[in-house]
Amino acid sequence: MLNESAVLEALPQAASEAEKRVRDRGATEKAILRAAKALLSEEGFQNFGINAVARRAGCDKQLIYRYYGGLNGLVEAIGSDLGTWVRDRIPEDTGGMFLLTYGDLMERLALLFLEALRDDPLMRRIVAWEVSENTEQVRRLAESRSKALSQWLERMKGSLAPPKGVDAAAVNAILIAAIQHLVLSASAGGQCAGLALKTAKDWEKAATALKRIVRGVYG
Amino acid sequence: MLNESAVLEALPQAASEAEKRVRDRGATEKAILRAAKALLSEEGFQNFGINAVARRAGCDKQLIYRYYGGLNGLVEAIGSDLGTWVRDRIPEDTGGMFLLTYGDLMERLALLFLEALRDDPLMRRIVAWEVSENTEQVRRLAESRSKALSQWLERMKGSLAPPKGVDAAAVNAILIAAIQHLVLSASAGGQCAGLALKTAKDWEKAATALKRIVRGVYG
DNA sequence: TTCGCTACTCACCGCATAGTGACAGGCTGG
DNA sequence: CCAGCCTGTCACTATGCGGTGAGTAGCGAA
Repeated sequence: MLNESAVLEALPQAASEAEKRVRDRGATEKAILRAAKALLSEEGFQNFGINAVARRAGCDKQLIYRYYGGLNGLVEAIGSDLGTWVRDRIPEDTGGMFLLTYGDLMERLALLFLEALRDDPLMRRIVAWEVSENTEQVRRLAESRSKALSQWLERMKGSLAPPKGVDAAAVNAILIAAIQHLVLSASAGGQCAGLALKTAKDWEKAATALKRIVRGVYG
Repeated sequence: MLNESAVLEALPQAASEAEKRVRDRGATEKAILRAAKALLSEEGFQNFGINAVARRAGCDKQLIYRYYGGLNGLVEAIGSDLGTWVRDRIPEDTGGMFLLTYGDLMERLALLFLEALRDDPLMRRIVAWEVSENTEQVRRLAESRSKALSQWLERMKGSLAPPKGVDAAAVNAILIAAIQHLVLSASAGGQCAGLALKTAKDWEKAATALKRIVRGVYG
């Protein structure tokens, strides 16, 4: 008995979230959500499971079942936060530029999106998840993200209209696809299709090429 | 005892590869490799493991350790085949077209690559794997693929040169990224960034937009 | 036939996972 | 005070995984 308690006391805080949380359901729920996000950001969806989240949150997995109804509910909760992502991560102003044409706008948006994605590991993991699995979980996640993104695009567009004769929806989807894959690929292996993407200089090159592409279609 | 044998006989072939393989190491090796590829194509890398491959191949997992030195070796064997992928899946001729400019060429190559990727589930899974994990396994796989792809590009390029002042390497990397993500996204959820990618008509739209983008940069 | 090599199978280990049921401790209202 | 609810913990099952050591079955040569 003495041994047991001694061992327990000697153990380091079991998990980063542990702290001495008192009986506070709200706080615990938040801790779980934060742990889930952090875990997903850092480890990816491979090792994302009830046990891992519980460990990270420093609580029993039973609580995840109770409060979120299992992993699905937890993922859904993560998805709910996605709507605010764009608002939080992407500046709404024009950076002091005058965006006179649709081309101006899309160039700026493309670069903003690129930056935001590069800076947000959680978002990257979710995008990677989206193209790797096709479960209900992921589908819902993808939808949240897609909706938030398109709302942002719509909001920023204002009254600017794309050039006639260009299928802007399709072109923009391709641009977004390019950006997402570029960032994912860089994040995973430091390069994409032979193009190094590590240093700031590498990224400048990529950004320049991206601008050129946008200008090519939209003028 | 009687029960046992009866049950065994009543069971369907445990795995699709089973057949009545006689003691033939070469054949078994091939069966394992085929099983691995099929499994990866159909299930993705999530459930790709020693046990699953062995089940699918209808043999004991021990043989995978013996013949390939474990999963790593097996994946490497899959990677070795990747060099021939481009040769096998992408037509080398110009489809009766005259490719006079770099723009002509890249438009054609982009569409060829898009088609080839859409038609090859294994390749899609590997690309998805590449952006989702960063293990030695995947890195080697990615390198094989990248090398094969760049060799193909080089070979097809011939003497055509990109327009001055354009960083073709960067632009092409972005184009490839776009194509890959487009196909992956479609394969996973039937759409990409809000653009539906299910019917042939959907894909025509995407192809048209892609052509427009290529023409925009390369003329 | 018997020996020996090789292809192959089986049974097991340790360790993870998801999920569940029972229980303990604190707070609150009666 | 005590009863009951709520928060949190623990122990346990069932299942899967990767990995290994030992044993079996067929085939060819002496």
